[in-house]
Amino acid sequence: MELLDDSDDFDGVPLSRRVMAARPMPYLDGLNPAQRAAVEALDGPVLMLAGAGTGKTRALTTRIAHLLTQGRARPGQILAVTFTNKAAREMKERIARLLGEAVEGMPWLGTFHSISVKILRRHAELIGNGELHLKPGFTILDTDDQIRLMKQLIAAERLDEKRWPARQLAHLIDGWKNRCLTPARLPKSEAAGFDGWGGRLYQAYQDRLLALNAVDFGDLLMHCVTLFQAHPDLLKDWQDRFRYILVDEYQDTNVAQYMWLRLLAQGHRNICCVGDDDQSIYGWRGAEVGNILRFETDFPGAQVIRLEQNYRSTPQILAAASGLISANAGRLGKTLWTEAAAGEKVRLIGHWDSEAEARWIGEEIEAFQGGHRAALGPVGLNDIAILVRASHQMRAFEDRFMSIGLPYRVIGGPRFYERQEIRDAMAYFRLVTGPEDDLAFERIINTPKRGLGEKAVQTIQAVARQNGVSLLEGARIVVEDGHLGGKGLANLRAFVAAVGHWHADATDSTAGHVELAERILDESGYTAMWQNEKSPDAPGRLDNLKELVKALEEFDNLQGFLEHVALVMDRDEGEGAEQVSIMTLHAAKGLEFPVVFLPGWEDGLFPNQRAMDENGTRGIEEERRLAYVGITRAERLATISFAGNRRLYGQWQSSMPSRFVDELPEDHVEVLTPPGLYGGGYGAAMAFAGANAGTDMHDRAARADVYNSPGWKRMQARAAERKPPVHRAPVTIDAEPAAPFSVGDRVAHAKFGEGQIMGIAEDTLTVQFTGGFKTVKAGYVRPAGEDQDVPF
DNA sequence: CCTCGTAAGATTTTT
DNA sequence: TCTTACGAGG
Repeated sequence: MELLDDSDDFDGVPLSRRVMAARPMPYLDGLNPAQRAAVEALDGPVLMLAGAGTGKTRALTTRIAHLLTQGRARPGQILAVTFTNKAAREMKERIARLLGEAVEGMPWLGTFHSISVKILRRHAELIGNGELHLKPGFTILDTDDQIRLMKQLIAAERLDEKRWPARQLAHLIDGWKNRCLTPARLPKSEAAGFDGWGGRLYQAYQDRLLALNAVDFGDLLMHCVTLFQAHPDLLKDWQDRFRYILVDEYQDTNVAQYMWLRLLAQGHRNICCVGDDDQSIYGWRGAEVGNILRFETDFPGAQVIRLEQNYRSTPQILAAASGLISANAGRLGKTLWTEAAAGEKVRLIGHWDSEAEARWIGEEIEAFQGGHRAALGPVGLNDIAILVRASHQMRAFEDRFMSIGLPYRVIGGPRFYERQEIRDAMAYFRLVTGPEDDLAFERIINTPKRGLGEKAVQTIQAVARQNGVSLLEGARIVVEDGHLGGKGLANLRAFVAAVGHWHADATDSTAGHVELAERILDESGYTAMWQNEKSPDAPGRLDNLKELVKALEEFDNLQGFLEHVALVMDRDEGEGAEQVSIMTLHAAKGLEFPVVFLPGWEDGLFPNQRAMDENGTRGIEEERRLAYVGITRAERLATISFAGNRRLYGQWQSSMPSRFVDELPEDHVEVLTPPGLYGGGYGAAMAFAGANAGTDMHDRAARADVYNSPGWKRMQARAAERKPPVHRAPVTIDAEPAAPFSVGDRVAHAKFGEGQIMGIAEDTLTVQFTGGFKTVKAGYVRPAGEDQDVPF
């Protein structure tokens, strides 16, 4: 159906709608009653509480198909928001499938950010501070650019970067933007942060962005909201356009997104939010579970539809997950159920250390490969996922799998477009298409090395500022006036000239942009830079550059590519060969696997110590939801494990099993005995049974008792035997010991306070301070208790 | 201006 | 353990 994508008019409704309504609706077949209700409740506010694996996406996409088929809206009149590009892509595909390939468009199905960009580009001029305003071609900065910019501002204010780290400030500002707090709206108390610099730097940052004709991620949402608030007429247009609004993963919305949605939905109130409060795991990023908990108050008369029938997991897995999550307070409450046949219990196993854990999981996977697990049926590597809390856990698995030759893939690692070489190349493209892009200029002016260091850049900046022009233009002036010394000047002249040529070619539409891109990288010496680089990852970087150039083929010109890429920072994770998937729990949300391993269930790691320290009970509850997400990824078999010792920052640390382990309902859990543990894996079994037998499930002392059991002690002792001490002092012959300390001494440090020496290597001490392990030079500490000045 | 060595930092999760 | 920031020397 050749429907107009983006047309605002909607003439001739009644007749066409009747015709449309008469069309068959095969897509409704096979929906359960709740899903069907969610699909058919088209008008007014609807909250779809969709538990894990209950067919949420199906309901959502069917609803859209229904809206279209019923003639309630044209594709361009439906606003459907997701959080990730992946989710948006998937929804588009599924809608197309439902409607038989016929739908063109759905131009307003996308992430909050991508839709916001579209809106902002149309009204860029309205965003400004009186003197300056955005232009439609604004660039979108990512985190890296943000920090870079912030550093400049901090330096400009002659502040000490040590005391005001750019990262932290950028993070702070992000937080404000997530809450839609412009500098003007910032409460005094918050602006006063960072010794009063917080608010000031925020303002400076925003001004600078405007001058650069740039926005950051947070701005996309915030600018939209302020735009709507300041221009009611304009808001009205957008409200009228979007007759129906659908929101995926509503539990992850932050304040800015919430305001954005409310503004747009205010008119017709046809808003359908889908979410699961139990899967809210992005609180640290500003998401407010409150948004979903409050929905019925926000939208009086809202229908609440619960999807509770689970199509993914066995009853055992569901029971384990439900039991765990029930420890959280303030839930909307759902009861997942399934018609699936009983399966295996959730398995639980403890290990000596993280290496043993990785070894065991590797062996399990190999056993699956052997194909013998009657109840489970055949299990391929693609069916298996290892879900970790923190990315550093991945390493143990990568090492192990590498050595036994088990194919694996890491999902959600460093993203393609965040790699250094890609960002450099893109900076070249940016500068060529937009010579005003000062950030791009700064990034590449001396990459590869052109003898144009800090001093040269400062000269250029000064000249540019004096003349009120861009850095590139400033550079041109510098070249003409010969403001710069010998070699640098020649290089700068060549650079300016080259950019000029490329720019001319980029504007000339007859020239192929792919070839141009290649030429830019070659002629600038950028490719050569990596070719000459000896490091082992240089070839990979060159490959990435090739891939980048190849990606250009799908676009008409560099400009189009850059606009697209600013927001779509992900890349398809190659399916294909049989591989075990390794990813973080966050990355796993929305995915499912027949077999799931959940390693690292230790207090401090999971639940994460920082989450607990910074957010207390709220933090723990979010961690618990993360655990819930993890377990519910599994279709047929979930295996939870923990290790008594784990390597962290190269240090061995011992830890307790996670409190979440104790919260699992015992009836649905099977405690395994790790092979190779003599004494019958006593410790591991006890860890679970012992704690559960305790009267108080949360009594950490009861768990600690497990560690006093003979079995566990022997395990610990043996583990310790196998490992050398953390740091062994080097044997020094004929020389004074480099440090006048020995392991076990208590020492004091000017910054870190008092601590105990855990290891010595030459004059480098590893000290356990109250704040954690640090490595410090012996010269910076003194024996605890002595009142003696330390050089500082 | 560049390169190298040393010191300290970090480790949750990301559109 | 690995990465980054800074200072000294070339």
